[in-house]
Amino acid sequence: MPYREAPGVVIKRLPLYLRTLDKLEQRKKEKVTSQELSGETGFSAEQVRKDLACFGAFGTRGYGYEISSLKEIIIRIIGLHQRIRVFLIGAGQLGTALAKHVITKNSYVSLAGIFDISSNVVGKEIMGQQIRHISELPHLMLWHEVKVAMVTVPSSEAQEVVEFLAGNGITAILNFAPVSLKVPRGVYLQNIDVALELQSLIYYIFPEERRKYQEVLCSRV
Amino acid sequence: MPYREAPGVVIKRLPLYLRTLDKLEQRKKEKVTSQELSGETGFSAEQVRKDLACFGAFGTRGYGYEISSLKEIIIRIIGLHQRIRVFLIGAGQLGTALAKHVITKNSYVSLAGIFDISSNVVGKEIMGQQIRHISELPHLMLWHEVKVAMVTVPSSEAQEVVEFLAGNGITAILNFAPVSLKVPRGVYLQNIDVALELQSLIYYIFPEERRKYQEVLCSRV
DNA sequence: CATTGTGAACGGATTCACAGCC
DNA sequence: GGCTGTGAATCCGTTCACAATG
Repeated sequence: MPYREAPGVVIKRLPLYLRTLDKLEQRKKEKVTSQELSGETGFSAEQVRKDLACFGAFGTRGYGYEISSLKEIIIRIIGLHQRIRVFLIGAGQLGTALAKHVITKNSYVSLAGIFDISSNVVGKEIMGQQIRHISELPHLMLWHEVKVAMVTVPSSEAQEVVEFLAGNGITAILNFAPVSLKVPRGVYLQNIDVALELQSLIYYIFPEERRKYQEVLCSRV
Repeated sequence: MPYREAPGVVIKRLPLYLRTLDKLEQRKKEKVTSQELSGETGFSAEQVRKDLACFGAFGTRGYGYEISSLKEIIIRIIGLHQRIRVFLIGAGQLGTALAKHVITKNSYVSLAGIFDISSNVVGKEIMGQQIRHISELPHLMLWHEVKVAMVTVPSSEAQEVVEFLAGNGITAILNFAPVSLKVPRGVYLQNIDVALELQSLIYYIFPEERRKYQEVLCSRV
């Protein structure tokens, strides 16, 4: 099979396959079919097979996939075989909650440092980690070889913060501030914007009325 | 122009257009071009125009779009003209933080109730709202005509909770528990799964090594 | 003449259908 | 027989190019 860069949509689905395999393994299952993975994830069985086929042929015809080996392969593809260490920037309520929520045994990531700028919180502890002033970040980053950061600072400071992170060698950023940020080439930015998600949900709750309004709009033209 | 159901990807972009228009309006701007919207949002100018064209022709050729009227139209399309009231289910740390984070003056939504099951938190106050026991939800829901809920309960309880919500007339759910949930037809479910987002980010931080591993996998076949 | 609105071209992702294999 | 792997067909979203127009 020829090597081809896997499309982004496939990459976004891999972690869910991994989680599903983890779950099945905990139930002492040893094999799984694309059909079952389909049921657990909501993606179609063909899609499951096509996704996995991006990286090679891991299944056995007439049988399915060996859970433990498929799991190991996905872990390697994503890059989770070395335990990933992330920084949290912004130790407010949201940051604290997310840190506790995300850093669990099955998340394959650990928290390498928590940073803030406010003297109100610097020095306090979260999950056994001292909150440090952001100026300490550069040397800790080199020390721990951290490449990933979650950003939960106020919107007004987010741009400045991501530039600082990028300048210091962070290459992947998960941003929760509700603003559009610019990052230099080579830095991968992903936004999680709860307000936007919530708003787009609203669209679906009044289908009839919305449809009527849209028909009015369109007929005006 | 004929009426056609707008694709989901367009709907997901509308809230960002809205936020951008809000921002421009605060800067006392009165008109905007697709070019400018492109710069602010990161989407291409053609895409901005195509997206808006799903609903009608709102611009003026050679000029651009009137900000205030375009804003009103997008608000109407999404359905944000009636102030949307949402419930928060799960008053743990994450729920509390999200409530404060999301419910801001510009988010077009307000918090209609906070529910939990634990007697440790029921009765306490968040943002001026008493946390209520979940059994009180049905009559408050009818009273306030709430259709939307944010779910921040532990994974183990999430399925039960969404079934309860769906059974009581909630039609849109924003779920933060890291599990795949089943909802009845007619209920719109959106997941925000921070752990999965974080994991898919990891894929992009070691491009060289990953590429090598993928080549090995593919050549094995 | 700047900018919108839109059919046509393109590209990428999903689904289909079935060949290949255990 | 059952399930994977995959080329072909289809669908859908984005980009292109330009006609339309205030």
